[in-house]
Amino acid sequence: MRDPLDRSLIALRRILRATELFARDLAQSAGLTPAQLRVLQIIASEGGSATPKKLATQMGVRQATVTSLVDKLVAREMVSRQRSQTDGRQSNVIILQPGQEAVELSPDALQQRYVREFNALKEWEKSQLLASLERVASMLDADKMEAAPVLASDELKAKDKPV
Amino acid sequence: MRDPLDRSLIALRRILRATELFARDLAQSAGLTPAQLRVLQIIASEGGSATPKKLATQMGVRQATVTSLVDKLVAREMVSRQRSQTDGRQSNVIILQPGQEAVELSPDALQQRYVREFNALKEWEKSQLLASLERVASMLDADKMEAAPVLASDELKAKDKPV
DNA sequence: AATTTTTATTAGCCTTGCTAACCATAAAGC
DNA sequence: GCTTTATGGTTAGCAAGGCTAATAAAAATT
Repeated sequence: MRDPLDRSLIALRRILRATELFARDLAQSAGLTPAQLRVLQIIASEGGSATPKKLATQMGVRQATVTSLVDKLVAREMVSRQRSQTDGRQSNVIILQPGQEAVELSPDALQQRYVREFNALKEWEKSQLLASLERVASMLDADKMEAAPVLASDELKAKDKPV
Repeated sequence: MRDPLDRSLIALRRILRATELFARDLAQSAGLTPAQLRVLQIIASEGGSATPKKLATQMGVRQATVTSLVDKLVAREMVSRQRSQTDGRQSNVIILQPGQEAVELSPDALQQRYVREFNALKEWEKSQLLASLERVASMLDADKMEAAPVLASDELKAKDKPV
């Protein structure tokens, strides 16, 4: 039996690898790229519309990047832009029917499997797993970061740049 | 208190994000892009040289991708190509002095912290953590398990450890 | 009223990754 | 032997995601 440290490192790599591959699969199967889907998901979770600013913040990405993502979604008519009435600088990105459907149909396979299997665990197993994950997380990320409970690895690509 | 499922997903994302950000910082401080550093690390871990084929397999990318990465490393004289004597089709990518230094200088901060903290745990804690990580890994990568890419830049430490 | 800040966009660049086409060389079959 | 096929690598060209810098327009400050 290998030493536990090595094995834990290997397990970590497997986790990283799985999420990366998942993002790629998703890109193909949904006809959307991970980043585009993420945009749609955020808009949907915000109730149907969001500003580029909001999207950029939420995704941890520059506004310019959001602009280009939204451009592509607009081209596919999954979303439309509408100038804000109350603040002329802002615009609202509104999700359209096809976009809404894409979100609902998005085969969140990896997360779903995780969710299903997690839920199938016994209570004490859940607690233990949670405790372990949180421990590892705190071992790895010294500084606090707020994260949404969405296992979308495209967000990882978001460079964390000083603004 | 949030429900354990959400919290576990958040913890997972923290892990993923921390790793990604770390890889970035590391590459930046070494003056290399993450992918380039990964190439160097693999070569180093293979004893100083590796074929593009090998690199592609290890990284889980296409050979063409490796070619372009190696091109850049060659341009910076961190690496050189040498046709194989025994098989005229193959070439060996050989790490040069500057490349070796880059690998050695790259601050393996995350890995080190993880290793240190892991080792500081009590034995039963190590076991529990390991069990949890392996469980999560298998929850995530159930069906895809061939490639062993270097995602966390830990290839150096985890020398020739097949995943 | 003038200045500064905020929001969004444009333009141009880089990196990672892909596929398809193309050389060589090696191996297998007749 | 010679032909065919398989393998390893490269080239060329493309898409996606990110970035910065510059710009425009509206809002907020002074």
